[in-house]
Amino acid sequence: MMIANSLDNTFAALADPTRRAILARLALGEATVMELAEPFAMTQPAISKHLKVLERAGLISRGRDAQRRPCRIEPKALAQADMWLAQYRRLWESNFQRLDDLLDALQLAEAMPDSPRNEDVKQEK
Amino acid sequence: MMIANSLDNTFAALADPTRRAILARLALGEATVMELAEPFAMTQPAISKHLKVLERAGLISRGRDAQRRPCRIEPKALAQADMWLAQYRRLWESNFQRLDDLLDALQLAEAMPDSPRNEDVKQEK
DNA sequence: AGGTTATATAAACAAACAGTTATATAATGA
DNA sequence: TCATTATATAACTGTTTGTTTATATAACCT
Repeated sequence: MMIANSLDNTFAALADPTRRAILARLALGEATVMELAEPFAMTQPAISKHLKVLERAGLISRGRDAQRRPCRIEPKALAQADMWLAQYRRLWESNFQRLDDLLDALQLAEAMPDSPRNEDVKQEK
Repeated sequence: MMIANSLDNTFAALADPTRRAILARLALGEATVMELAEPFAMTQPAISKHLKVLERAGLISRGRDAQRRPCRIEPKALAQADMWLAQYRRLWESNFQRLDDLLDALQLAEAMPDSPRNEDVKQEK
C-alpha cells in the first residue's frame, strides 16, 4: 500500500455525488450540518462522515457557532486539483481535430451542475 | 473502444497515484501495457486492472497492434472533470484576500508533476 | 505445430468505504 | 438544572478496491 498524498484524498472526496453536491451548496456560502443534510435522504451521521472526508481532503473547514459547526468551502484543495488537470489542458484545448469530442464534453458538463442527485434526494411525503 | 463516463468514475480513477502516473506517461503518447507497467513495483495484472479502471472512466482507450494493446489518453473525460472544477474557479482566482493560500497551492502543485511515486517505483537490483 | 510474448481473467484477501442504528458530547435557553 | 438542539462517535454490515498468485487467451515467429 502507499502513502496518500493530498491529491489522492481530494480526488477521492470529489468522486462522490453527495459530497460534490455539498460543495455546490457551500460555494453559495457557509452552512451548518443540518442545513447541508436537509436535501438528502440520508441520516445525519452519514452526512457528518461525508463532511469529515471533505475536511480531511482540505476541501472544507469548520468553525463554531454555539452548537453549530458552520462549514466553509476551502478553495485551496480545489485549486490544486485544477492545477493538476491544467497539465493536460493542451490535450483538449485548441484541438480542432477532435472538436466534436470537446463539444460532447461541454454538453455533458452542462447537464451536470451537481445539485443533489435524484436517488439521494429526500422524498416529500 | 471507449467506455462509460461519469464524474464519479472519473474522479475515483484520478484518486490513485499509480493511475495518475499512467496518465502522465500517456500524455506523452501511446504506450503498451508492458511499457506502462515497467516503472512500477507492481505485477502486470495489477496494472491491467488500473487500466480497466481508467478505461471504464473514459480516461483512456485501447487499440490493437498484434499481441499488444496500445493505450491512448482520452481527453474528453479530463475535460469534463475540468469543466466541473471550472464552476468553482472564481473562488480562488482574483481573490487577493487569500493570495497566500493560492501561492501555497501553486507551490504544492509544482512539487507534484506525478511521475511514478517513490514507494511504488521498482527498485533496481 | 510449438514455443514465446503480451495481455486478460479468476480467485482470494485485507483494507477502505458508505451506509445504518444507537449513543455520547456540547452548548443553549427556559 | 434540565430538556432540547446540533453534531460526533462507535459498532456493525455489505460492497468496493488494490493487490497477489495462478492460469487462460491471443497473436507472433520459427
